[in-house]
Amino acid sequence: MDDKQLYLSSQVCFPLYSASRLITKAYKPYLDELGLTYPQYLVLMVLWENNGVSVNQITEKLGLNTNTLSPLLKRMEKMKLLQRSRSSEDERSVIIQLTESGKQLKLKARPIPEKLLTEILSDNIKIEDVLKLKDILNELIVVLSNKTESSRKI
Amino acid sequence: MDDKQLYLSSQVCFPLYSASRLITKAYKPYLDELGLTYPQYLVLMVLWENNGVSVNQITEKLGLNTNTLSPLLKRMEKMKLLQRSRSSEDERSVIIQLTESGKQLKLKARPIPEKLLTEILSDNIKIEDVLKLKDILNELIVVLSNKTESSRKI
DNA sequence: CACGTTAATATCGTGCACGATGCAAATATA
DNA sequence: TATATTTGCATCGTGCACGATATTAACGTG
Repeated sequence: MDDKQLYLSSQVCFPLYSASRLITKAYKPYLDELGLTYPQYLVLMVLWENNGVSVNQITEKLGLNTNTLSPLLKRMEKMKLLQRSRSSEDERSVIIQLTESGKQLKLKARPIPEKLLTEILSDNIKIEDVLKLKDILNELIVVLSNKTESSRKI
Repeated sequence: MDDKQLYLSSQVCFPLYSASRLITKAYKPYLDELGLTYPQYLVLMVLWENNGVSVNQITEKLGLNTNTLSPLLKRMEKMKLLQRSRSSEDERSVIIQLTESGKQLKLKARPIPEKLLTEILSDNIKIEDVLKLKDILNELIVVLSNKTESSRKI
């Protein structure tokens, strides 16, 4: 038995970690123009699709906890992108509403995904590869999030 | 023209970001036993393969900058996993040497990749999928790191 | 050999991630 | 209806990531 398994090159996890950081870096120039970080952009995507959701609903969509989102949303409120307010039905819930400028950003953000895709596509990466990548990653997410879910129940 | 592209579900980048965090979380119970974080584990993998390399060589292997690695290596030195010393040939370089306990950890870490793989494999994710995933990610990394390289030259 | 440039690290500031903990509102249970 | 439990969110502490900047050593050019 050798220990090839401990080589960086033979792991799946390192490429995943590395690619994720590189993608965020690739987004940066476009998001800089909007004055956003990548996680802030994710929050906006949730809100553009469904304005007026609770913090809890955002945590579920993004898989982030409130200890990450609370300060992030506070910063975004300070940036006048959104407003936080207690729900009247359930005083524990905080509802996140986009401001006008938060809504406006959607127009500026619209071309970003397309631009990123063209950066990625090349001789060695075709659109089928990107779609295949997405499929496998989504399966992986299902498996791994079920894992942490079931361990929570114990 | 619609804006489906701005839906979380249609992006590749979000699954990548999400899966990366979930994988790190999956590692956590095993790394906790060794008292390591995931980036620290990555540094050790580099050193197990090539002890006595410079900080610069580690940055290249992991794609991390010195502003991330310097404090990380300091913490690892404090944990008695490695030693930092100036190179005698080039006084600018800092050479990283594993301590005995740093070397010993390799034995404890050996079974981890296997364990993680079995956690991932399931009805919907076969070994071919994992290999395919790795291949596409590595191509993606090549494309994206060339990108940032060429933009540096400008 | 002086001196400008490059290269290898380090430091600083900011923004995530996330485990642990706290707190108040809602809900369940006795 | 008291009380225990759960739920939704916030706060705190630590460790990455990373842009910007500083520092010192090596190198190149006149």
